[in-house]
Formats: sequence, C-alpha cells, structure tokens
Amino acid sequence: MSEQTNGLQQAAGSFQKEGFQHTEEFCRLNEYQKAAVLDESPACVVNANVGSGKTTVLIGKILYLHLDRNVPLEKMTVLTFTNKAADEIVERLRKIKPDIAPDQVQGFGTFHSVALRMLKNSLPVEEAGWTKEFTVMDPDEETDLAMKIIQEHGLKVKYKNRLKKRLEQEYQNWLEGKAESRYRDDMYRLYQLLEEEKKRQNKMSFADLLRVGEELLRIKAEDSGVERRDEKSGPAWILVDEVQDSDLMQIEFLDALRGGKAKIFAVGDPNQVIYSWRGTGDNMFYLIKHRFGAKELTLPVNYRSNASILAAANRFLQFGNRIQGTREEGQRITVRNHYDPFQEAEYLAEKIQTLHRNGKSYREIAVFYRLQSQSGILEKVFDRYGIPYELSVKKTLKDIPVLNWLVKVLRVSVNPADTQMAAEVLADPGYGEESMYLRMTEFSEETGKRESVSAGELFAYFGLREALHPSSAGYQEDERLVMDFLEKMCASCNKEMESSQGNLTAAVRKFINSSALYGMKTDAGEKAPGDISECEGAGSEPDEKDRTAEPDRVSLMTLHASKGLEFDTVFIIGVNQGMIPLRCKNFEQEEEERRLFFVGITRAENNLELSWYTNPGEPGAIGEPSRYLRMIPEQLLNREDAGKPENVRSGENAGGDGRKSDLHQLRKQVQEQIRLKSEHARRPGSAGMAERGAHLQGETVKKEKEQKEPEVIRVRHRKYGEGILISEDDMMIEAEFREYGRKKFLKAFGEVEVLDAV
DNA sequence: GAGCTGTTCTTTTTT
DNA sequence: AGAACAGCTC
Repeated sequence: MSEQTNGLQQAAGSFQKEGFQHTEEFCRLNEYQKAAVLDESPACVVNANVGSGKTTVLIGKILYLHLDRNVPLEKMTVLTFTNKAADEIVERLRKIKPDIAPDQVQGFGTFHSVALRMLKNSLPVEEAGWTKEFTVMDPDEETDLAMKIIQEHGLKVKYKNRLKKRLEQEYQNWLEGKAESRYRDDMYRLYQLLEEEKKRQNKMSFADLLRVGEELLRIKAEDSGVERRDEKSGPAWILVDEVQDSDLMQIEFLDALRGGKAKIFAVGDPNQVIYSWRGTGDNMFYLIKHRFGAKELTLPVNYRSNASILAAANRFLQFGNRIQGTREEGQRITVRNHYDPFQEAEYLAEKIQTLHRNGKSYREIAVFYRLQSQSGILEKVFDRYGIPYELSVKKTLKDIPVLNWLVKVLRVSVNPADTQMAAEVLADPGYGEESMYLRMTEFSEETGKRESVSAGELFAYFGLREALHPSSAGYQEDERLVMDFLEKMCASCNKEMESSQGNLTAAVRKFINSSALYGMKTDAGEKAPGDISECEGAGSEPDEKDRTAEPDRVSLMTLHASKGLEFDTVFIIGVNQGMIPLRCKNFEQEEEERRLFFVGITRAENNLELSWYTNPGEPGAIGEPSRYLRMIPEQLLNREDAGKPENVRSGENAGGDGRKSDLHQLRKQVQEQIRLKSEHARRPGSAGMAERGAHLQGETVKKEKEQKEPEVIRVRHRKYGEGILISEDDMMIEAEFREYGRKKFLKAFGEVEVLDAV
C-alpha cells in the first residue's frame, strides 16, 4: 500500500466497505483529532489536554488503520498502564465494530501483559535463564523471597521494613550498573542473589517481565540482522495510551519492541503526571518525543468542563498552551469554609441529599480528598444519613486467606520448582496439610494431562475438604469461596484447552499468571463477602453484566484515584495549607501536588466545590486555605464562607464555645483578606518585597520597574534550555521555555541563569 | 539492651 | 514536626 493513498482513493473505495473516514464517528471529531487520527509519521506524540478526547482519538486511530489502511488488528500493539484502560479501549472498539474476536486484540493490554504474552509465545526465555513454564510472582512474594535470602546469606540490608519499596525504587540503579546502593549496604548483592533464585524457581517478577522481554527482543533483532526481519515478527504499529506515565524500563521495552521498524503513536498529557514519586522520570512525554524523534500534535479542546472550571484549570497548567473550552461559563466554582471535617461531612451529607431530591443521581457526584484517612468521617456520616457511596479502595484475593492459600497451592502445582510457595502452603497455620505436598507435585502427571475439568474434580483431587477443616467455624464460607474461584478458573481453562490444545497444567498456569498481573481484584464496595467479580483469567472477556448493573452511589476517592474519571458535580475537601499541597520538601514535589490539584478540578463537568477547614483535624494541615485557592481568579469564585447550615450549630452549642469559634473564624477571614490584598499588591512588582529580596539575593532583582517594559530577558536552565523571563520575586523566578512551557523555580536552588543582565 | 545521636521518611498506588 | 530506624557507646 503506497504512501500516497489518500482522500481520493479512499472516496473511490468507499463503495466496497464503509471505511472509517466515512463514518459518523470520524465526522464528529474536531480538526485536531482528525489530524491525529490520520497522521502516519514514523513516530508521533499527541499532547492531549485534559478532557480533549484522548481515548476517542486512540480508538479512531485503530479503526482508521484497520479499516482504511488495511492494517490487521493483530499487527497492532496497544499499550496501556492499567488493565482498566486496556479493557475500556477494547470495550469501546467493540461498541463501534462488534465483530472483533478476542484473539484479534491479543496485542492490546498493559506493558506487562504484552511482555508476558511475548515471553510465552515468541521469545526464547531459555536464553535468559528461565523456561517457558515460568510463573509470575507479585511484589509481596518477591519481598518475602528477598527477606529469606537476606537471612540465609546474612546480608546487611538497611530499612528492611521498607524492603518492598526499596526493591522497586533501586532496581533501575542496579540495572544501570551503579556500584553500591545509596545506603551503602548489600542491596545490590541481594538483587543478584534474588535473580539467581528466581531463575532457580522459574518465576519472574513484574519488573523481570519488562526487562527480560526487552533484552530478548533486542537479541532477536540482532539475530535476524539489519535487513528487514520477516514480516510476521513484531507489530506494524505501536499505540501507547497515557504515555506520560511510562518509566525508563517501559521506554526501553517500547524501543525494543519497535525494532526500528514499527510506527509509534503515543498519546498523553504532561500536565497529568501525578505518579512520578513512584519512579516515573522527569518528563516522560518530552523524553519520548525526543527519543523517537516524534512529531508532536496537540489536542487543545476540552469537551468536559464549563468555562469557569477551565479558566481556573488554566491557572495550573504547566506545559503547553491554554486549554480551549467549548462550553458556556456555567456555575462559578464554590469555595466554602467549614469549621472542621465533621461539620463538613454533615454539610456534604445534607447537600448531597438535597441534590438527590432535586433529581441528581448519586453516581453524578464525587468527593475527592488528598489522604485515604480522610474518608473515614465521610463514611460514618454518610452511613448515618443513608447516602449510598462507593469507596475506591481495592481489595485483592490476598485479603481472603483461603483464596490466598489456594492460589499458592495452584502456583506450586503448575511450577514444582517453586519451593518458596511450597513451603508457604505447608506452613500455613490455617490450611497447611502435609498431604498437600504430593498432590501439588503430582498434579502435572495426574490431573494435569486432562483436557477438561470441573471445580468439583479439583476440589476432590486436592483433598480440600480435609484441608479446609470441615469442623471449623468458617468452613461453609471457605468452601463457597474456593468453589466460586475454581469454577471461574475451570471455565477459563476449559475454553483455553479447547482453543489451543494445551493440557490442564498449561491452562491453569496461564490463568494464574494473568490473574497475578490483573491484581486479582475483588469489589471492595460490594456487600457480598468475597465476591470475586473481576478475577479475569486467561482468555476470558470482561464481564459485561457487572458493568451495566452499576448501582447508583456517590464516589469517594483520593485525588490520585480520580484521574481519568469525570463527574457532573465534584467536591474537593480539605483544600488547606499543608494538605493540598501536602507539605513537601522539594520543588519538584510541589509541582506534582499542583498537577494533582489540576487533575482533581478538571474532573468536574458542571459543578465544583472546594472547601477548607478552620480547624483541620489532620496532622500537618493548618487552618488556612490552600495557596492554590488564591491562584484562582476571584471572579470565577463564589465564596460561601461559614455556610448556611453551620449557623445552626453555633446556636446549638450556644454560649462561650460557639462565640469563641466564631471569633476564631472571623479572625481567620480577616487574615485571609489581608493576605489577598498583599498578594494583589505584590504581583505587579511590590517594592517592599523586591528590596528585601535584593538585600538577600544580590543583583538579579534590582530593577523591578524596568520589568514592566516589554523587554525580553533571556534565561537558561540546565534541563529546559533557553527561555524568557516571565516574572520574579524574592523567592521565585518564572520563565517560559519553547518546548516545556512556563515553569517556576526556587531561586535558592540557583537552577536558572539570567542571561541578559538588567 | 538502654540510651544516645543522627538519618530518613511520612502521602499518593499500578503492574 | 514526629515517628521509625540505624549505628554507636556503655
């Protein structure tokens, strides 16, 4: 298919099949979205503003490539960071094109699941030291194994209680060949021994999947020479969702997968990086752009929020140009002051009740907070008011002891080399049984050869009736949980064996492996204990019925968990100094807190209410509104200090107490007013502050007055290159860079050099 | 192992 | 700012 294939031929060909360009879906896209869908550069990154239809473009791209450019779905790899995102893409694709078969979208999934599939199907894992029968271990298991090795070898490893975190965070350093851990202990020796032990027990950690996958992909590319590899190997197109969230290992994997041949199309938003504390580097969006020499397109138009919300959001934008809106001004943003978290919960309960009575469904409403610990009060009060709510805390199979144990039994059964798991199964205080040992090690020989199986048969084979102790109080419940799990597993395994002629051992292994990657979630919000509603095994499809039956509930979640979601009405609580932003030591962390707040406010479609407490119970927070509230222009706000129902309270605990708190509140308000005024006075260049700054800092601040002139002052930054000075005061300096947009810096760090002496 | 001083982290969470 | 830990001394 030649490169000039274009509009004409498309139009000519449209009689035979519709073609995506002629569908309603395509016509509904705006010009930016269309450009992104149609772009066929070798590498392209789409800088997608919040709410600009990023996933719609990704899906449009898939359909365009498939229907108009004849790229088979099998030749596309679509990489996401969460299983939820992968499921959503396939689900939305099916909505437009319902005849997509599951094996057509094998290449759609998280980085880890795609890596796993390739290690199992097409890469020579033996060359790396594992066999095709390897299993996947989760981070807790890896930590346990590391602990065991530390003990056995008498290693000196500091902060053992934070070992899990350390294993993850220092892994990259070790890979890069650094000599010693920053804590000057045996950490790197531990990595080495751990790796050997994982090979011995034939299992891979999450990180191994990516790292080994990358290594083998590179070897494979070398082997097949510089000349084109045969057509079957590797994807023709690689599409990446939320690319700003990738880490270094994922970029290397991506690069290896591309093999210098596949085209890359990645969408992401540098303004929504909120997980960099977890190891996502500096600025992955631009790093990827430069790494692959990618063309950058933008999606500037937001379809979600009203103009007031977007105007506020624009104040927090750190990269790129301002977000363009499509909607009317709408409701202003409410800023409300409450006395304490308890008063606020009461207020929220009443407010939500009123909204619901006036016809708003609960599912349109969400409450966001910075810390998990803040949800407790809300839960209690909402319970009392009878308001249905859903907490976004995930529960995993590991929280259900009997299933946790059962998974270990199955793990050993499909991988007898896993001595760690075998020991844990037998040593389990609740279910450990010596007799399990033979059943697990003989599983492959006996039952494992079968071509179909039922839950009852497995239950009997493992002798679970005795192992679960029929006389114990929890037996009934345990049996039910185990049978539920086995039934789901058998259904998936039978299907798998039918389609791939594998045996039971292989099918169970596949199921257990993908369950490990899928997190083995259970719905914590559900009342039914232990309902394994989302235990997706190998090859099984997303449960359609679970989604349609979503009950009407208010969503309670952390700001982090809110990413990717949208609601008609959003309340963000605890917008106090010391809470949002959470006290943080360095400037990069502060920037991330700002992005987090940005993510939070941009979830709201029509109504946004931000509140702060005079008396926050949370440690660290102080009774002042967050400085972020001062960053929002006053004309966008609707300040409702002290609220109306709260006045009832002061009458309630009448007398000294109430008056005292009223006085307290009044004083806070006065202080706030004073601060606001001084803030306004300072912005165009406050003489007083500048003078003091000049004394402390020396030269750079000298001539505040000249800055009013439209003279361009150039600055330079180690990372961002040359830019122009926007503003500065005694603490901060703000500059704009062509590639990176506006950034603020702490003068004390001396990162920015002013080039034009004034 | 008590008592001291210095260091490090505290929150957010996916695979 | 305070907890939890590491490493030292006695």
